[in-house]
Amino acid sequence: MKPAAAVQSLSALAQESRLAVFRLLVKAGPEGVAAGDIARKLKTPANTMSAQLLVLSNAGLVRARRDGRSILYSADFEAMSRLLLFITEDCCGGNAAICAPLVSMAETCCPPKKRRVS
Amino acid sequence: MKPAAAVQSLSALAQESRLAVFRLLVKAGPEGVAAGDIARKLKTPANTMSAQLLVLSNAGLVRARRDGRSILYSADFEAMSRLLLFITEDCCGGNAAICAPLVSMAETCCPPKKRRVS
DNA sequence: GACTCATTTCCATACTTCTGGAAATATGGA
DNA sequence: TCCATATTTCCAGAAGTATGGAAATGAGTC
Repeated sequence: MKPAAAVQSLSALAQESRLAVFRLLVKAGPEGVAAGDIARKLKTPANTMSAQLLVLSNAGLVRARRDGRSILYSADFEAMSRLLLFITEDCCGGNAAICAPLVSMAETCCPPKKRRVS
Repeated sequence: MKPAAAVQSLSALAQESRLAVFRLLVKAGPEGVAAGDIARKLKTPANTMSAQLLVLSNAGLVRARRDGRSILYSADFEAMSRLLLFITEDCCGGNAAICAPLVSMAETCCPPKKRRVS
């Protein structure tokens, strides 16, 4: 990932209502949510929301697909993890204790089931 | 973590040179790097860099401590992971396959050693 | 085609952030 | 005290972002 792309993604998330949109989509999962539903849920005019969704979309954090009259937006989980990885790159420098909180993050997110042991 | 705090952190990172500073500090580890060294490394005037460091510091992403004439800045790893956790909250909705990339992120960062199995 | 609903595009205003020159402050050493 | 080094504060012009009204586009239904 290039720094400029990371900055674009971070800028997209660096705004209260866009961050709320993204988190909503993260929770909603791969099916996605219609633009209008998002706007209603966040009490934002449709055109303003459309602009926000465009920003997230240009940043590659969300995807859009048409479904009848609606347009469904969904989070791009891979893009999200590429971004997080870029930010935290080489965070340990060999000392795993430093970033233990990150590991617990992953575990909170996905409780270890199929994890491999060493 | 409150949304406003997350937005402040993301805004702090949403700029090319501040993101570079933060990643540099993440790599540098807990000892930190002097403000002037950061400025030289990133070819930025000292006063501009000072403003950037203030933004990161206000966002809680870095800490500053004086050491003689220098001020050493270091990444706050816990703050970083709180932020990542907030962004990705409830990302799986029960389906761990969705956020597998996040798990591999944690593993890239900290190869599994003391992990618990289920 | 005529109508309705869903979403986007256009545009202008208000607001915020970025940047670095100059000057101020803080620390340590002679 | 005087000096050099390290960093910050003040300031202001340039650039970028946010917001929503009005109009336009696109899709389904009759």
